[in-house]
Amino acid sequence: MPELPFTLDQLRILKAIAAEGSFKKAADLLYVTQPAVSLQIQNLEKQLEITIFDRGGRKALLTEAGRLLLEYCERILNQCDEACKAIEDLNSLKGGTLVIGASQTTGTYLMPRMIGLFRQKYPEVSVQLQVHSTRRTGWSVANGQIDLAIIGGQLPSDLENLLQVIPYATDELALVLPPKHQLSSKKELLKEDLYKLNFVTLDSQSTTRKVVDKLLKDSGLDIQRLKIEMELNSLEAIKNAVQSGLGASFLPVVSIERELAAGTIHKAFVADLEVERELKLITNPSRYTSRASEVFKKNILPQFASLESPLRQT
Amino acid sequence: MPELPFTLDQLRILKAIAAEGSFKKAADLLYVTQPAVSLQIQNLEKQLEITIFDRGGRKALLTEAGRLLLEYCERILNQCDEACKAIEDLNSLKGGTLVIGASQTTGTYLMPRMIGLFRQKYPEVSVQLQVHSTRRTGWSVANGQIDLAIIGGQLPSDLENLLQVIPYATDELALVLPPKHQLSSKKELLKEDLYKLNFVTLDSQSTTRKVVDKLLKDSGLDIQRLKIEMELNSLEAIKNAVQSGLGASFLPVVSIERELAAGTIHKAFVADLEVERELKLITNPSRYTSRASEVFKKNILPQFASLESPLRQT
DNA sequence: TATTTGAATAATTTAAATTTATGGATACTC
DNA sequence: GAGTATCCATAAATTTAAATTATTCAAATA
Repeated sequence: MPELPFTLDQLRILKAIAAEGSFKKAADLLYVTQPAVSLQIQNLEKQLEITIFDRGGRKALLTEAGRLLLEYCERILNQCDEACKAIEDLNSLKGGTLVIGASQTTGTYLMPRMIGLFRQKYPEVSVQLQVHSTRRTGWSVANGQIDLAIIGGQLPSDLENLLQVIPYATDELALVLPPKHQLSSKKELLKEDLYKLNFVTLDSQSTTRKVVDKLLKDSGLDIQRLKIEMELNSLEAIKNAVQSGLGASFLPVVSIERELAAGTIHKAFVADLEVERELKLITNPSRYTSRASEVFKKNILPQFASLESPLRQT
Repeated sequence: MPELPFTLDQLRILKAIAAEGSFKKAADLLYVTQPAVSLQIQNLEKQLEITIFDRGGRKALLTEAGRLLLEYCERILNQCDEACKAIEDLNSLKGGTLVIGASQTTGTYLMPRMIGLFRQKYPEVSVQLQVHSTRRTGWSVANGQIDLAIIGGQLPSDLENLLQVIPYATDELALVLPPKHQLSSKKELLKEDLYKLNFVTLDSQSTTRKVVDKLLKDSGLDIQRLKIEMELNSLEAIKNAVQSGLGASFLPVVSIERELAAGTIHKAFVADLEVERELKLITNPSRYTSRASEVFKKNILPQFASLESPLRQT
């Protein structure tokens, strides 16, 4: 690693003298005394073993070596200015990238709206959304590839300690039926009724599926007895299957708002059964938090948070 | 003029840490202690109001802002290295430009050989030859547009004091005749014979012409009585005219070496008449002397200098 | 010749960066 | 899981570098 034969200050002085044609004027311009300028140029000349200025006459004139150096000097100083500008933009949220993680459901139905709101406020910050499994999302947050994420499932316990996990909203997993289904007309179903249904579910790897299974089991149901017509790996596919009358399913309400409004899917109520999961914001407290990430957490998320969420208070 | 928010040293440290992934290793690499590195990065972070490294885990990782800054950092440091290399090349005569001035005659017949020799030794230094009148050449040397020059005429007296003038060779201005001319057969002419000749001369502005006129006058000749057939502004044209039998002329021997060898021009001797002028090297002592200029003066010129020249001793 | 202007120099002061020494946090070892 | 090593942060002291004031020198202007 080579020693640096000059400093940025020296280059700045060089440039000023070249522009003003005088050591004294350069000194005034830079708000220092004339000897300071003289000494710095002398150091520069000594270190590079060149003569930079002809100081004979009325004004200081560049030598060939001086002109050569000045060229580089201007380029270098321009780069410095650019760097400052870029950093400033980053600080004032006029640049940079926010990387957000999400699981399938939130990534598909919730994040687009949040990101839309964020970009409306900070159009110059670009946002990257990474949709992965809860597990992988957690790891990405842990090692800094993702600034913040929203997950709906359970983190591995090692990650849970490492990361900051803030519940910020609940997501109801509604029992949905085809509108023409015979049970759709009933005001309220009983738990027993569930055993009569044919289910179209997410595949068993999926976070949402695991959550649903766990919640049903917790509420006393024997999930082995539930009839599973088919397993699909896409919520959209399941929605289509339900709409086509192929069976029932538990789906996040956020994913079926449109269909409920249009009446193409029926949401049923089951007595004594509340299938709800917490959506949680996860961040890495031991890592640098970008301004963009901060702002997202403080200003954007609360608008989507439920009343009990700690985020509401901020 | 804006303050500089960072120093090259800080950038160098930043780069080293990014490369090594550790403050300590970077410190070792740069031959400083670890706190020095830490403090400089802290200063940098404070001044730019950003966090550059995540120092949580095993190794220091760049944040987004850090990566952004590093990009500029590398560009800036590369430019610095390049600047150093360019300056070094200039110092070691592996680059740069030598600007040489000359009058018509020396520029045409002498300089090409000198420059050839110089470029043979220093092929990476480019040479620029500027052929102008003695007067203009002198001014160019005075204000630094030309590094050094060779002139054959008299400088204006104000310039003569300002510049360093070193005679380095004599240039004989020979009387030349067409080979078939009746006087070409005579071994030696008398001054009187000159009045019988028809002259083809340079135009009266030319330095060489003025020198010839002055020298002839000084040796007692009445230049009004000399018959001037025509005035041309090019030595080559005059040579052609003489070869074609149109008349006689006084020409610098350096310009007719080839023709004398070929016998297409006859050089005559005139009793009691020596038409010689001094060729002088002029430089500007109050200005920076480039390495290339130095070398040209010390190593190249003496090889073309006559025995009495002060340059022979160097 | 006297005066002014710009740059170099010397001595002092001021500021900044480096070092030594130390403490705390985290990861690796047995 | 205590011990140890590693790495970074911090504090105080030292050293180094840079800026200022004051002065001299040289060149240019009047």
